[in-house]
Amino acid sequence: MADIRSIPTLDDVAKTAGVSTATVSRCLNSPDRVVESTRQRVMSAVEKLGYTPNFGARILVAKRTFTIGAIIPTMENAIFARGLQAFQEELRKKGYTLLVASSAYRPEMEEEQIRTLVSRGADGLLLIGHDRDPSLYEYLDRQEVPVLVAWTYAADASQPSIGFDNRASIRALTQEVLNLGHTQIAIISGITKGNDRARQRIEGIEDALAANGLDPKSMHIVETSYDIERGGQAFDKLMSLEKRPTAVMCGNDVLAAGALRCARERGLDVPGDVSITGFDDIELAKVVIPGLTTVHVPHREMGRKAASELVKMVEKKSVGKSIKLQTSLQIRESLGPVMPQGPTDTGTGPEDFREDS
Amino acid sequence: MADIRSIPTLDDVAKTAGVSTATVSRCLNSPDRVVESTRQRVMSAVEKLGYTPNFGARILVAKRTFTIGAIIPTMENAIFARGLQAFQEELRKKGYTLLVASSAYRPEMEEEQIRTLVSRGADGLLLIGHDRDPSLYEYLDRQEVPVLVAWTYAADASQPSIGFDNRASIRALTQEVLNLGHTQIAIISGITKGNDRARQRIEGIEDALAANGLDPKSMHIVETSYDIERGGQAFDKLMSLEKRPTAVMCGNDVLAAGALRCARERGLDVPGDVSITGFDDIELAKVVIPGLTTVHVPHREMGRKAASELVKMVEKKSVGKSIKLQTSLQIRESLGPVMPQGPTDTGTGPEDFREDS
DNA sequence: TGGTGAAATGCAAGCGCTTACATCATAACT
DNA sequence: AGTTATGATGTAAGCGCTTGCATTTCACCA
Repeated sequence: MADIRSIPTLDDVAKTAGVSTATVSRCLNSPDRVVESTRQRVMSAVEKLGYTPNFGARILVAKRTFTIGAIIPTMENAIFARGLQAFQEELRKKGYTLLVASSAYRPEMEEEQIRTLVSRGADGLLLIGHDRDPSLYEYLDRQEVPVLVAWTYAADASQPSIGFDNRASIRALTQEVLNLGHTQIAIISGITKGNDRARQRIEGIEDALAANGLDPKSMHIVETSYDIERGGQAFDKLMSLEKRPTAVMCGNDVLAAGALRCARERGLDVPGDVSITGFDDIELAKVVIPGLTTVHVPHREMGRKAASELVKMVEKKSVGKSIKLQTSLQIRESLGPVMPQGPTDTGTGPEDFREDS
Repeated sequence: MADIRSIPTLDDVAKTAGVSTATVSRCLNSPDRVVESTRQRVMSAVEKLGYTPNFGARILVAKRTFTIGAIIPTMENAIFARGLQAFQEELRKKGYTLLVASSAYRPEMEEEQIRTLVSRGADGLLLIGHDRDPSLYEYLDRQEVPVLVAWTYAADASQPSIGFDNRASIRALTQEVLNLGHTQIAIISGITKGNDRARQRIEGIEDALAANGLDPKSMHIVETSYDIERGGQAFDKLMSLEKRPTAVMCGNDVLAAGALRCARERGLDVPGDVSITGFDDIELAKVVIPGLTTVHVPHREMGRKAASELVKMVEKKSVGKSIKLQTSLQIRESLGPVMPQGPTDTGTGPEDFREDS
């Protein structure tokens, strides 16, 4: 009996209970394979010693860690935080724990994080978006780590994904904007490099324009990082153009909130002078004045379903199917009809200018 | 040479490089103990085979997982998300990975999560607030898992903590409110059970009242969960009182944002009819109209410093010192002087009534 | 050229657990 | 009562890695 205070092992429990280690192990892992009386003896020994199985030893044998890794761009954006929260809750229900890392939207950083989580023994990985060096997928494949891509949906991609159709969603919103008479539309987009969602959102807007006989290339696009301040700056830039857009569609709600604030600072009425739209429908969209017209995305549902699908993949109950979620338009006050007498000048041929800042 | 595609082990690398496993291990862990030529041979074998050390085996021996656990109430509140983000970034720099769980503000859930993370081999734990069953601390002590408490500062507590003085911070804010002539103050607090921060914030307000010769017990306190909707409902309740408060101080910015929205819906002018304050200074506080007067908390700094202190503790370079951070008042438009002709009636003796819903 | 010490490498013993297989006890048959 | 199934428990072989100690190598010196 080692009385020197130290972490007890299976062996200690076995000794105090007067059984073999195998029996203790069975008590813990498949209690029905052990008879009631011994089980009680063992359990009270466990209790008495305050025994907790050694994780390393367990996974060394089990070849599983019951740990799932998630790498998201940042927890600071409410959409990821919320999705991750739901993801974690669902994981917990299934007996898994969440390992988290963030990439700050930087591909090299993400790659490093992927390798770290894999070497940490993650049984499966949740990644955001498809855009990624193919060699990374090969690596993951070799390591036999299942991957689920979230926040986007692409049935034809090599990896299973769960999410929504970014392109179609914003196209629907754009149609709404166009129906209100807007023809001068500008975009404040997130950085598109390594971000398929951002690109798809731009494409969706272009789709709508084309479908309505407008030149998709006529839009002014400002690319900036997802940040309230940056959104404001981008908006300011757009409003300083000679030909002001009558509607500014933003890549997400955070950018839109920045735009809204800037509009207010410039004394511009929204939607009187200019309409503003967002994407995501986070809390911010409801709190802001005027309320933000945006695309509602079921983040919680996505997190939850991502967890169950990924766990299924890890447990080989699924080879990974792609799941498409529905989005819906959330029309609020920030979108209104175009005002003919607005500050917009009447130029008909907006320049073909795309800025990649 | 096992050509059957499977995850390579140290042994495989040793064989292909023609050395012993010990040498390979040394190449990976202390490269300077191996001569250049063999190291190259080994490294190219590692490369060729795509070898990644087995996590379980490594930690079984090392008795360390280089993993830190954090249990926070929820990632949905931006303050935790932001702090956690900084925490994770700093951890990564030091070679640690973050294991995350959330308790949804529920003590039993938190306890379960603590045990889970410990059994998952977390080398150290970040917990929010001190309020916790002492047996849990004993357990952690027995398991030899260092714990750092965050989001609060208490030099005299049994556990080291990093954070700010909730009580003094809000007391300063309250003084500001009192200076503007308010005497009828109400509080919308978070649930205080198991939440020392929430309690301290109430106490801080009471301190200020007492210091200014007002009866601390005169305040109407509504307790509700941290949620925009709930904040609105609580505010609504307060505004329906016969003796309306002229200032409503909220436990955090989320509650305050709800209050603000409700005020708007009721057609109440803020701060003309009623002043509203928050706590945390999250993004929301800047975006809302009118801008929210609140207490600025350095969440990122807290996350960062928590990470370095906790790592020090894990590496036994510190026994855990408490760190106090400074907060500052962030005065914005939602706080204004009390208007004598406001809707507040002139009753002088507010009822001694405290509600714990 | 033989001797020496330091540096490089190999050997092998675990780390704490799970599990296939062997053994033993018990209850249920003929 | 003797023989079997059947279930409960024990034995011991790893899982893949690190590391103390033993052995080998080699540069350097007398």
